Amino acid sequence: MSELMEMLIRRGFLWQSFEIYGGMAGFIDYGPLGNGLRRRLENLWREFFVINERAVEIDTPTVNIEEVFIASGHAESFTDVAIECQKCGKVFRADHYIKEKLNIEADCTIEAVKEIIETYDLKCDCGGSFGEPFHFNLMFTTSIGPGKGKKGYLRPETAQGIFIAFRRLLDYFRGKLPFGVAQIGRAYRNEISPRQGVIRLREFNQAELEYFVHPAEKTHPQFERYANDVVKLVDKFDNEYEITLKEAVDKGIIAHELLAYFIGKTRRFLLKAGISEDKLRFRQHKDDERAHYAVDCWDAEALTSYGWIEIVGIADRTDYDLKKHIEHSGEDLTVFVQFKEPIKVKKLKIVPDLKKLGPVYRKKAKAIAKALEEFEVNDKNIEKVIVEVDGEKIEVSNEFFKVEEFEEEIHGEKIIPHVIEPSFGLDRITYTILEHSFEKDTVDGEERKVLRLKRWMAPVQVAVLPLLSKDEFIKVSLEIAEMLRNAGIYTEYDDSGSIGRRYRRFDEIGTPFCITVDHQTLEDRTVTIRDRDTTKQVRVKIDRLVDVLKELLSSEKDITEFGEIFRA
RNA sequence: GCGCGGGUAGUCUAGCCCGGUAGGACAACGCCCUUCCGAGGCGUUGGCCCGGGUUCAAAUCCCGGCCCGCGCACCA
Repeated sequence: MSELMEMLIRRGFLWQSFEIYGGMAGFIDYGPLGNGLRRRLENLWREFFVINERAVEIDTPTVNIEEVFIASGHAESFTDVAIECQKCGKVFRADHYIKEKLNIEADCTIEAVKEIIETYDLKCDCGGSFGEPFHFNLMFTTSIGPGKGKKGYLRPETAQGIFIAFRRLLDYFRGKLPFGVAQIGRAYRNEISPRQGVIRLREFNQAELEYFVHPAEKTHPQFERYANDVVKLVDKFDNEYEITLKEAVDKGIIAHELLAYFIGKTRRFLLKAGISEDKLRFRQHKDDERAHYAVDCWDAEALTSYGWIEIVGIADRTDYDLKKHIEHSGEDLTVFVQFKEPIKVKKLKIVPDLKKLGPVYRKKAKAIAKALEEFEVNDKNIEKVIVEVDGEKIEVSNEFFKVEEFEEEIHGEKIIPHVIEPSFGLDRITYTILEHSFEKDTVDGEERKVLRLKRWMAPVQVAVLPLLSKDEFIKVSLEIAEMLRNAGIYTEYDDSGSIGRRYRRFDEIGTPFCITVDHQTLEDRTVTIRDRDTTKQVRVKIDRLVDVLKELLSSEKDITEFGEIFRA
């Protein structure tokens, strides 16, 4: 086990779930500190991707009905039976392989596949035989309601909940594009063999933004903010670049401004959260790597002890999902987009003459008249029209109608918006922050472990420590701790062991500041603030403490700005 | 899912080959000491992954499972 993992477990950041029953791969518990860190990450994400956009956050069920994933295409991509060659180890989708080799449409069940393999003595190309067929169904199934119930799935991504509710969300935004809808929540994938510790989980936390735009307007009004940011890019041909986002768009490396905007924003977010810039890059998915719904996708990748790992996916999902849900639900999920100027179109239209139609066609006259009105004509002098009424084709000659020219105003069109989706793996980002922050250095000739979290990310922000565990120091320390907590600062108090030992404890969990109550405190109501990274201390008045700490915690200012250096 | 190697206090580890009282270090907790960076003293808590088998006796040998690491495969 790595030294970091050992610390994370020992100090209560995270550990494996179900430990007392032997554990289960692919699940972790967040302990007090890990949970605190992830919550801070979520709040920072909200600042960037909800508050700072024309966007809202919603929350939809993790249990979904089957229809959702039949429409989205996940059911098809997830419920396959696979077979593995015992000799060469190749894995195939059983139904595809059987179709290809035997031209049989096989049922996608383990029993059916097994029977076919045995009956036809199906072998791998290499000559090896296949082992037991198995599911590689990456969605967890469940049943809803009593008895056999209705088939349900645990969602493999949070996004679908947003697409399903699109009509309501569009109304919320009063029908106007662009807008974003975010969701932070759990998603589930029944991985075949989750490994790599916390990197591949069966239950994980996603933060996703679905940003809906007009298909012809993949731009963003705030793009200028990031246009000159230099980013590390690896395109799908493995070309590497270090260029500004503006240049990347101009040169066509990134397909459009909106993708570039979210790449830029994602980068700023990750840096603010504590990912190291030199261990961050954006890599474009290769053509065979993209999910079934995406036309283009850029991953933010972080360099960790597991190599480069995907921590964010930024995909152009186009209108794929909405189109699919329109198709399967029959609901209208389009957006009416008004033109700036209404377009005037000259149009020919049939005007039926009911006085003549009535006596001839009797009861059918009304239906015929309606059909005539809807008939598209392009010849003013048309002689006859064939309309269909109740399945009967009726020829109507031009004595029963007139063709007139109308000028029609078209005010807009119905479009299916495209969606750009930045999708964040919160567990992986949390872990990467921990790896990128964990360091060892030397203080007074002794090695120490220190977690250099960004101050605003630290789960424990301040520790209040009496220099000696004597009543008069303890009393003041507890008062200060209470004062800080009342001010909304996450504060811990610790009086056990020597002062140096306690500094080390808080260094290890990334607490940026320690407040020490010493002899001088008792004389003049001042305390020292000790900085985690430099171990420098300044002395400030207790009255000023809350303000000073708040300013320090929200910035990267040096503590020496706030008082005299006590110990260099 | 396959192959190889592992699983001993909170953490790291000795013992396993060759069956017979499970030992250490660090951490944690309490008391003492202590005027700023893992000081010291005394004391305390806590362990053989789970199930089955062999045996008078299993951490140790055998079988099965679970978990961890590595390689292959998988990761829309």
